[in-house]
This record gives sequence, C-alpha cells and structure tokens, in this order.
Amino acid sequence: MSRTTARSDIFHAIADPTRRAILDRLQHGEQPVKQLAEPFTMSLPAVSQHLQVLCDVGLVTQQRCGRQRIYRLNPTPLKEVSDWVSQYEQFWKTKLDALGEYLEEQ
Amino acid sequence: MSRTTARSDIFHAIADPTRRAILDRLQHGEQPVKQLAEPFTMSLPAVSQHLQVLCDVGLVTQQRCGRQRIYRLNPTPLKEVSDWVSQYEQFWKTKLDALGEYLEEQ
DNA sequence: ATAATATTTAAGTAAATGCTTAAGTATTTG
DNA sequence: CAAATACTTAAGCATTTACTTAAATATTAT
Repeated sequence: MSRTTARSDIFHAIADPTRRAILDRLQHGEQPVKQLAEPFTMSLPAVSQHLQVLCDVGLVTQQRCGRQRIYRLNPTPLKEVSDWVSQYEQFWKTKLDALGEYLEEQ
Repeated sequence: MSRTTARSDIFHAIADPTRRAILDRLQHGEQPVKQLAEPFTMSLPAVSQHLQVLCDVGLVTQQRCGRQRIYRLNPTPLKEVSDWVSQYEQFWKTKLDALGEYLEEQ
C-alpha cells in the first residue's frame, strides 16, 4: 500500500495478525506495553511499533502513568470495516436465502 | 506480513484499496477482466495480479468463457472478517449503552 | 546523584508488495 | 494459417513492511 494511501488506513492496520492479537488482548482491559507484549516472541520495540500503527488509526489510545504507558482499546474505527463488510453480508445472506428457497422447492 | 502467514489471509487480501474496489465492482455482477479493469489507471497485468490474490483467498472465482475469463464474487470468506469485527461491535455497543445510561442518570 | 525500570526512537536489513513492460498462451476471427 | 483479442506469466524495480539491536528519554527507587 501507500503509493496513495498510508498510515491512516484501518484495513491496513488490521491486516497484520500481531496487531489483531494485540487488539484481542486489549479486550480484556487496558494494559502497559510490557504486559501486552508478554505473549509475543518478538522484541519490545516491535510491539511498540505495532502499537504506533494502531494509535495512528485510532484503534488504541495511550495514557502515561508513571513510567508506564497504558494502552486502551478504542474499537469505534472498526465501524468502517463493519460497514464495508456488512454490505457483503447482505449479499451472501440473500445468496443463502435463494439457496434455501431452491432447496425447499425440490 | 508473511514472515509467518502468506497468500491465504483474507485480512491481507482486503487490505489493498484496489482489491476492495474490485470486489465492490463485482457486486454488480460477474465480469471479464478487461471490463473489471476499466476504471483503474493501472495496467491490465496489475489488475490480473490483484485478481489472483482474491482468487487465492476464495473471494473470487474464475470461469473461462471463450477467450475471456469471467470473474465472479464469492463473499463467504468475508465471514471471518465479519465474525472478528462483530466481537468488537458488541464491545463498542456496550460502551455506548453505558454512556447512554450515564447520560440518563444525569 | 545513580541505578533501575519502562518505553520509544533511530538505524539498518531482509523480505514482501504493487507496480511496470515484455513475452507467453489460448481462443477466435478473417 | 495468420492476425487479432483476452488474458496470464515472467522478470525487474522502487517502496513499504516487519523486524532487529543499540541508543535515547522519562520516571521512579535507592
């Protein structure tokens, strides 16, 4: 990406499995970086960089607390994804409905 | 991506805006490549390569028809995205509900 | 003040991505 | 059969990505 778009694209942000895992973890509550990074095998800076990306698209907010940085989930930007995908959800549901009707007719 | 995962990830497939545009176009019906590529400024091979990626994750199916290749939308793999995102949808709805209750209390 | 802790920033790197042009491969038409 | 049409495959290239280690920053504890 980013010949046109850039660091502000939600679809890009959630494309990375590590970033999705971070978001999943944050569902259980806000956490400092060290704790967040715990299950990952990669280095701390790597996690920090992923958090930056999530921050850039607003999926995560930072709050300084002593020498820690507490990260908190903000799922609202995912609405864009939800809206986009639900377009197709309808599509595949009507497809399944059509299949159902077809099967009933037999 | 793809230090671990690869060409089989739906989240990766829909991360590219051109690919999403292709899917959006296919909602209006199956189309041959030339017709599909028409609104894009990039070359035909570029579009063909994007179609390959969509094919790999099953979002699109090919059907030869004379010298044309008809591409058709198959939205079902998007269910994975829908499921993942709906997890958060609930999250942000309860957040909004909580806000609503708080406002009512005032 | 010094050391320890928590985290980011910087610099570098290998791999992947999105594109391009040129060269195939089928199929169909003249 | 030769030329045209509709594509794909191949090769190459600039950018971007996801990492790494080393150095910097900020805060707290000794």
